[in-house]
Amino acid sequence: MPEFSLPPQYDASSVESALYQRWLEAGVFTAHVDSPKKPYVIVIPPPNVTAVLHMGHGLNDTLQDAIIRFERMRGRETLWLPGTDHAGIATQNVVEKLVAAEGKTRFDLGREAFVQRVADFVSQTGAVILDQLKTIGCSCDWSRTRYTLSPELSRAVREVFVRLWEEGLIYRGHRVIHWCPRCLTALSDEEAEFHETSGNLYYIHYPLADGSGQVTVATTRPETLLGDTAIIVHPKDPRGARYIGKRALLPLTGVEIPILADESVDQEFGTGFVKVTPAHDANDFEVGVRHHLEMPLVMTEDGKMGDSGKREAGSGKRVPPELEGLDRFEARKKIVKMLEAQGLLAKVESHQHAVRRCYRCDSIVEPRLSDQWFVKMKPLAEPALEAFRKGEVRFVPERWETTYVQWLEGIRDWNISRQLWWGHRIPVFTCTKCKHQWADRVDPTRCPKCGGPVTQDPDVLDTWFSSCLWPFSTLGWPDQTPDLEHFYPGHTLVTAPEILFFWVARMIMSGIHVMKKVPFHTVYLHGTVRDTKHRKMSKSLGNGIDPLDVVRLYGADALRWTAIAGVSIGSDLILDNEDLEATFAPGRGFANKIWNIGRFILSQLPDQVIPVETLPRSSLTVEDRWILSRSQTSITSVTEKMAAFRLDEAAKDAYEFVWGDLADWYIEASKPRLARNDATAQSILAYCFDIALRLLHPIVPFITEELWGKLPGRRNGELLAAAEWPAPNQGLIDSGAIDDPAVRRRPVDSGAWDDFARFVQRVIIGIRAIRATYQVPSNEVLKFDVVDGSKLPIQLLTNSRDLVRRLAGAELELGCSRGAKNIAGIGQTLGDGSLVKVPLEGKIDLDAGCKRVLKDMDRLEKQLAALSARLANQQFMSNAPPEVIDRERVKETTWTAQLGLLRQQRATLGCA
RNA sequence: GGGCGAAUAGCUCAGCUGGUUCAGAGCGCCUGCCUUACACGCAGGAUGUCGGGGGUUCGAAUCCCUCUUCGCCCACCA
Repeated sequence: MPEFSLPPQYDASSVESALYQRWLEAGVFTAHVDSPKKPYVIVIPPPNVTAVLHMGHGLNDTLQDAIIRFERMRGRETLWLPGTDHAGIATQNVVEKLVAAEGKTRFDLGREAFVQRVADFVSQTGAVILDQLKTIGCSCDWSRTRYTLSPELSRAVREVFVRLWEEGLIYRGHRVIHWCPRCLTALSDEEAEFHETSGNLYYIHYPLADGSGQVTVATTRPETLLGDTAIIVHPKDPRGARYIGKRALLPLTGVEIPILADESVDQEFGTGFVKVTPAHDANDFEVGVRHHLEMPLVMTEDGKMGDSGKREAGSGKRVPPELEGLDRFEARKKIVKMLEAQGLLAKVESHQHAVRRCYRCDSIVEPRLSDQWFVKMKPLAEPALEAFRKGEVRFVPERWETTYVQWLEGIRDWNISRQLWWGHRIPVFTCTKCKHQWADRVDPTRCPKCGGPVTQDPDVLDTWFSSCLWPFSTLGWPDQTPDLEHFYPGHTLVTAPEILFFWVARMIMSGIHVMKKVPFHTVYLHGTVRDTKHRKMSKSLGNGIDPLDVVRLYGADALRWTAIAGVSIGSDLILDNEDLEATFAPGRGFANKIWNIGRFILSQLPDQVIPVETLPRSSLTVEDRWILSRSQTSITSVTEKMAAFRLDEAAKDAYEFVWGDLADWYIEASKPRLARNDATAQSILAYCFDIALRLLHPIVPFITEELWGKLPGRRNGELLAAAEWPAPNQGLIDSGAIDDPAVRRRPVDSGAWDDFARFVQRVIIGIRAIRATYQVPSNEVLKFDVVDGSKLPIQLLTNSRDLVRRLAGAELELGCSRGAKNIAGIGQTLGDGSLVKVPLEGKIDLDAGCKRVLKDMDRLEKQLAALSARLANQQFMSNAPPEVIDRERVKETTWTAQLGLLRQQRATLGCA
């Protein structure tokens, strides 16, 4: 048999890429619209075109792959749709840096050349990450790879934009938005992230215009005072009464501003007087609107002090020459100094507050008055809330549901225009002659109203505008393609909670609005990958682990094992970047274990084995029936847990079955029978290993595929990736047992579980412990006796005589303990009151034995005392359910017997 | 300021709807084994007042309250 030539150590790197190639060639990942199977669809969270595979993807995509492989094996027509996101602002930043390295800016190149430059860059880097996904085994349908900026998807983006425009849901808003002075673009609320920052609160005197005194305001941003157009105070604030209606002089410039009453002031904070800068603060803007204030901009787009009326009407010069062109933070320092010099700085307090930063470049965002395109969100959010309330979409884990609901309930209009060049150009056109403005599906050559020349809006759309159409734009929408027909709506979305608002909620809204259906019914939100200090893994922190390194050193299955088994649902995945061995060796070890189990089994099996369900019951040994029983309960539990997205538990159950039960017990037990070519043992071994490989395949696809193809009857090129998920074998189970929740955790197959686990396994484990404790040489065969119980264990142990001799090195010999001097007992009773006694004359390490006996006695006495107290408790007896009381009674009996045995041992050993 | 999550063995974590899988797993540690599938292994073993304090209950790691410590999300106190 060629299997003998398999090396004892599994070398993942030598087989993985070939296996992946076989999957591709067999087309098992390709979804078919004409399939009679029910579809199951996952769309990938499209990685940015600039991204390379990192651990976050490792986790995200492994989870998706496990789910999709499971569903594929379960008989669904699975589509895992891959693709990339053009990532407007992020990609533009990357290329701008490249251009900067040449000493240029994008403005030097000009829009067209720069966009071409980015497109060239993307054509080189864009597909890299998708290729990397193959190294970790992702079973994506590569024939359907999509890209958010492709012509097809761009058409979908434009169609949605125009529809929203026609529905009146897109409007031009004049207000204070978040402006990134480095990226030179507006940002949405979500893109301007809060960061706790320690800053100062500056108290500044504003002299009254009539010279009758001064008012003092508190601000964290003194540089904005140049743009102040009012001071407000709460109408009920007694401190303000005598100032309301007066006018104050703006320090440094002497501009006169009114002091007004406004209820938005929090009287508890600061001085009660608030400076109002309508063009550089969202609240102040509201105040400005209420009081019809002027709204001068006092900073340029790149965050320098300067009168800037490019997009907005200002009100004359506000910035004094000595501050002109100064960076806003330099200006802050200088202004503070100037105020101090003039005696207008009352005091400075340190102050903790949240500052918004650009999510792409980390610059402090500048609130700035400007004109932007907005989407009215309320009409979109309502149906999304409704869909959730009707149960059309659910979140796993459930706790994200409130987050989702609260965000939608408090939703604000979405600023979708970006002053960038890389992205979908906003299809809004303006006639330069008659000023008619409209959105168009095709580029117009002239104004439809007056025939005049037209210009297109220079801005591009927020990159998330296209991302949120992903579940249907990727399927061919707006055309009614067969794909769209068949694969929309999808089923599960797997992503990180960080983009719940950016992406998930917006996909739900757009799906409902455009397609009239929620794009997926389950949102699985997994955790974040962090290091042992619980810091997010990131390139900038240098605490990352490169998944490609892990694949190279430990294999893709090891990476996947850690990502799946190492973390429970929705919690963070903590990885030790300084100890890769501790982090990934368990997965490699497991793959190696499977490999060697396979190596052994393959060396034992003939070309054909008997189907297990045709084996006559009477020919089965107790361990046969036990492992078959275990195989059935494993199928049930792994299936249930996979279906419930408890992938970690599913993985551990399958692990326990193949390693803990099949390898450690069944294989060891059946070696003598296999040596005699026992067809029953061969059949059972083949069956159980086949089940194990199938159950494990979604988690560790490579090693399982590699071995499955070598099993008898599978050597015809069939692929496990396309094989069926195991179902309970009706020929093996007691009818109804597997479906009855009441016995779900109970053994099937006539109590074989109990028979083997409680009597045979327990005796073997017990005798092994005795051998170790008393240092009995390994070549010495012990005798043991079973007393005080029913006939059952004696019968079972008699039947399993060879097994016990092999695995425990002991022979059952009834009556051998009678009159024996030194007797050890196994640490447990067998559940029916039986005690196992092992005579040890002349073989005893007395000290070790006594230590052991005394320790066991101590533990047992304490447990027994607590138990007796419970049974003596009147309230326990009357309140506890009868089966609990029964169990406690049985415990009391067996423990008492056990304690008796220990006392006997103590006496015969002569322990102190 | 609101909301959420976490705190269990040296480390990373399981323990679902309160009572034999209830104190667990993997790694690490100790002891003995190269028992021809596997030393990336086998067998045995040590280690925990289940964050503190209250409460509910016959019974709590598990439910409730509270405190402490971490983490995350949201939020227009300048």
